[in-house]
Amino acid sequence: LIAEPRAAWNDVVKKAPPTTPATISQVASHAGVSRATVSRAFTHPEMLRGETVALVKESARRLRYFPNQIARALSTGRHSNVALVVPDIANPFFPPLIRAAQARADMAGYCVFLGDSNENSTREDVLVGQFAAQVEGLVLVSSRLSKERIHANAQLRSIVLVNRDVKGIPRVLIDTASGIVAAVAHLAELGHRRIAYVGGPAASWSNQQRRQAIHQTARRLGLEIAAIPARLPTFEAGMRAAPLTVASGATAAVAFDDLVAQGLLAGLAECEVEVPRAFSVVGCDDVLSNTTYPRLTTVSGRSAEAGRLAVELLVEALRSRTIREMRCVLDTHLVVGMTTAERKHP
Amino acid sequence: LIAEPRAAWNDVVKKAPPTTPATISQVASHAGVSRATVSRAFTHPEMLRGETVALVKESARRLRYFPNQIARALSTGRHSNVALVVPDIANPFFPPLIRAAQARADMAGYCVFLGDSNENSTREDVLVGQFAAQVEGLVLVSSRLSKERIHANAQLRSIVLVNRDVKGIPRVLIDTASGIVAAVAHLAELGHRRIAYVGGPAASWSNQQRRQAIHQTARRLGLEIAAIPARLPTFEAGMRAAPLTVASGATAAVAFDDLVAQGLLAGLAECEVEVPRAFSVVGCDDVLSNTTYPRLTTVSGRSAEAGRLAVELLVEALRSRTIREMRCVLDTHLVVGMTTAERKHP
DNA sequence: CTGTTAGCGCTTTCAG
DNA sequence: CTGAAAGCGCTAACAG
Repeated sequence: LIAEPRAAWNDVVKKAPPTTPATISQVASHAGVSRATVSRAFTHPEMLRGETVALVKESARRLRYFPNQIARALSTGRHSNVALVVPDIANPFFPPLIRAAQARADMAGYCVFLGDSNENSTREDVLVGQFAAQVEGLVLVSSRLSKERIHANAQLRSIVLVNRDVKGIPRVLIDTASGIVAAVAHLAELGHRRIAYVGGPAASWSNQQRRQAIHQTARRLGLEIAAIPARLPTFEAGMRAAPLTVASGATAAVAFDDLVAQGLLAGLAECEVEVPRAFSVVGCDDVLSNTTYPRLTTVSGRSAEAGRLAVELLVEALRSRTIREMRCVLDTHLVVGMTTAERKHP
Repeated sequence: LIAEPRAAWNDVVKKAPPTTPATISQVASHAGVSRATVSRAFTHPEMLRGETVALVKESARRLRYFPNQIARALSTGRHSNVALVVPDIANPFFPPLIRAAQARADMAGYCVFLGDSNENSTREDVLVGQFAAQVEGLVLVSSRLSKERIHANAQLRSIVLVNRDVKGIPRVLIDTASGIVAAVAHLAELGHRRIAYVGGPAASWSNQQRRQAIHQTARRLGLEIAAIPARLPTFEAGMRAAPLTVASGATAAVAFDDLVAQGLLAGLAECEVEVPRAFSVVGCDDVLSNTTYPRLTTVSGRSAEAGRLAVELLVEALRSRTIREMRCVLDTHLVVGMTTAERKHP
């Protein structure tokens, strides 16, 4: 996939590998105390006399000692590691989510493993299995796993889902339907009577949710909908959908997500269709407003919040050692940008 | 930072927490063999009679047993975990790198911890310290750490750097200078005589590299350079830099990266400066070509390759238990898009 | 306040 | 081929 690097290698010196870290015993004997005391100096210093702590810490510093987390974990049964699995790190929907999740985990003292399933359920299952052996809990985002596999894994480790609605598993769902409804209403108000929906992956929970919201709202408002499948949620796919979209007779389009919308914009530009003068476009997820111009009219994202919240639920589940039937819905709203305008009446 | 989630909670049932995983002893007694045999069945099945392996595996399956990686790690001293630390997961330069690094690590049987330093060296140092206690090695991308801290950490764990040039530490560098040189030459050819450099973080190795390349090339070609600092590499910063850039008298600009370039484009549009008719813009890293229109003229990215390569070097260092003085340079080239054009002579 | 004593769950010689 | 035994480095009662 990735081209061979045309690289320049300057291979000069060989050095020794990193030194073996000092152990608790070495520090103990160096400081002239027991190993338990050294342990306490690091985990419960309040149990020790201040001088003792200082003595131990000084020895530790000189020996470059720091507690081996693995050994600690084996002993305590806790290691404060969690895993986050996403279908595609590079899809712009996920980085803000990952970032927020990581930040929240960090705040609670957890380190996070990151896994990329590459949109593949088999791979995801392997990843989850691998992680299960070394984390306390995991967050699965837009999981492609079957309900059964999710339940099976949840039996072993605490699991929180994002954008996947499985009963019995704590989950946080971004309800883009609410924003999509607003988007369609917005277009109706602008005078558009026929709207294209440039859809995403058929199997995706999000796509089904959005498609349904659009059709229902259109029916309610007496609008016509032209369905244009884009299959993959990519810029490319959106771009290819442009001619069909124009041909559909619609004067506005709602795209599966911002990536598709942006592609659509590019495609429309190539068809010499001016946006928003001659055609209006609405995206979804608001993941590109910080990188594109003109600002896309889109549905608010909240992916960062979803990530943060998911970790919060996970941490709480770990803390309380209970799993609640919990379904946390984040609603969305329309963010009006510069790609929608009144329908031009010829 | 993140608004409170307006969430709907449906808190219904409480359940038992995930069950405690089975241990090797339970499997051993269930299968009527010793713990050593169970261990071997999983790690060295070739040492056992086929039937014995099958027997053990069957017991394991029924007891839902799988080896505890923590215990295994403590025993063997190896756990095949590495860490990847970046300044900002959400900066579009990093996700492809993270993704490639993760994939490569996975291929070598390593799990990866992800850390986000939030562009902050203190935070980075804490993160690295935390990870150092539980990984075999780390990849630091665009590290904000001082040379001294990097060396100190490298003494403890194998470290590979990306886009940071510290002697003695294996590093992979994306040589954007080569692409930048081509960009400036390209602008010169188009007739531009005064070019603005909208720079990034002062402490960043990449920024220094790009700044220098621009100045040298400009001098060589007899062009003038106007330095406009954007400080943070963000869309916002680029946008704010637009008025200054116009005021500088330049007819073209090279931005620190695509994000800044895209912000600059937005800012220019608001100043009613038409691109590329009245002003040319060049980005760097080629991270937005799949999401924006019109296509930005930019310098090719190779961040995914850098990530993959860095992990490769790390894995190799871990395998061979040696650290080589290694400096791996990936060169770049100019990708001409639609944001550069001939200078309009009034 | 500090030392002693057991393990945590697994791997790995070393014997049979 | 399989079992017994000795830890890996640390924490956590339990005594003093």
